Amino acid sequence: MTEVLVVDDEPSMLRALHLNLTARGYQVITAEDGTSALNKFGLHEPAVVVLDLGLPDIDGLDVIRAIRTGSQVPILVLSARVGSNDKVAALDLGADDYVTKPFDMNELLARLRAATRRGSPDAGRRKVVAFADVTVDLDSKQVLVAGEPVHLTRTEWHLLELLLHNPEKLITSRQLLIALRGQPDHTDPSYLRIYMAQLRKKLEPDPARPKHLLTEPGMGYRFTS
Amino acid sequence: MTEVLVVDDEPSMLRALHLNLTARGYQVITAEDGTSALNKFGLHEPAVVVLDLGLPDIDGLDVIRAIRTGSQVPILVLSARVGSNDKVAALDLGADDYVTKPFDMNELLARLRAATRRGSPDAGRRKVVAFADVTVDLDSKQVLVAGEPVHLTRTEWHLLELLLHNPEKLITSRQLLIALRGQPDHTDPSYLRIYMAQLRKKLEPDPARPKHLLTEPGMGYRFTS
DNA sequence: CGCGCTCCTCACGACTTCCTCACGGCACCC
DNA sequence: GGGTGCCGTGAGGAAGTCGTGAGGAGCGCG
Repeated sequence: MTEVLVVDDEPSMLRALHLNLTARGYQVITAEDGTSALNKFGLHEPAVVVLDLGLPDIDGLDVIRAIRTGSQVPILVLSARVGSNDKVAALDLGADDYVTKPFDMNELLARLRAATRRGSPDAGRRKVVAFADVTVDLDSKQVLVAGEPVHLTRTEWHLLELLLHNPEKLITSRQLLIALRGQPDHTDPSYLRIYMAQLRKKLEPDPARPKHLLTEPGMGYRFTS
Repeated sequence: MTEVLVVDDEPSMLRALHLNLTARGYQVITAEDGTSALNKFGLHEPAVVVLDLGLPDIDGLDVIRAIRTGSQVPILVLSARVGSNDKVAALDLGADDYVTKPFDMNELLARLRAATRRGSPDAGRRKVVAFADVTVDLDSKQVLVAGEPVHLTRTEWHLLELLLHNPEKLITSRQLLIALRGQPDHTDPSYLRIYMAQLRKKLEPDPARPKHLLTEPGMGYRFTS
């Protein structure tokens, strides 16, 4: 049973897709804006995402970026924008396919099959990251510190996952906020600091002088092993 | 150097693709019919295939079938047939994408990038600029001087990024000020000088005699490696 | 209905960064 | 030679950012 997340702000389109996809045996999760899309993505971890670019709250390209910072899930973009600029931008940000509205439903389903077919082969490999006396199993979502299992809350885990998926790479506060909450601005920037502090308290040997979960002042955060 | 096999029976189309692909750094192999396409595929083992469906000898769908029996190479189908039946057939036979003629070259190139990106798992295209004993990773936003990481503030990084994105090119103070602050005028021009000085202090071997972060008196600044 | 857990906001020092100002050097021109 | 821009450098206050502790609101669960 393949789970697919469908994101579109038009209810009629959402209904049409829901109907056709469930008829083909997919399990469908729907979202009408970027915030709930990212939320539901984090909760369900679907096998494929169908994403309309024209969302009311967040730019669709930012949604792609947010998903891609933490996942390789196939993304099929659905858009009314026919210009090649949008296509190139979306594809280069990590989208796997780009279909312009109006579209043929059979074609869309075929493209969806093509996208999921690719994603499946490497689903079985096990990713484990280790640093200091910490071991993180990204598959089973388990964290061991000095051999002892440590419990992380959902948000803590989500944040850690984002950082670990991009080792040595700086992730801006904006990216993190979009991925965690969907809202890039209007949010108290101290939000991130609390969770970084909690992660460090649980994972770093000396939380006051972090060696792996680093702050880049004015820029964002970076994980390094 | 990525090898790409381009199959099309129209010489003009073949030439156009050859031209654009070599310009982007691909190594191009061409074929004008299905037989030689399969021959050359077996010989060269390209990293990606661009395939026109309308071939003189073999049906394009059969070419896909033949390739797929022995390889998972990404296949991008190029076709004048716009009907959804052909698309569905090609995609379900194992094609990775389907573009209808006429097409936008930039879109095709982006789809090609998307297709190849999937094939090589960690295809993190790292953009790295190096000069003197400095290494700048534009993707992960990291700067190394003599192997040691150096911390840049947000504005310093922003300025460096602008210069590095336009190597050997003069950028006017006005452009830089707009990019950094949004206010082209009303600003003390010494503002820029402070940050250039700090960048040079951190990156140039002899900050007093810069060799890479150059001043063009009365005009602006220029980066040269 | 109470309890525990998690999410999220607020408030406060400590620190970093931004930005302005003032001064000295250099090149060019009259 | 003196004047005039323009550039580089140092210093310092204003403003923003980070880390941390405390605590209320929402939610699932027994």
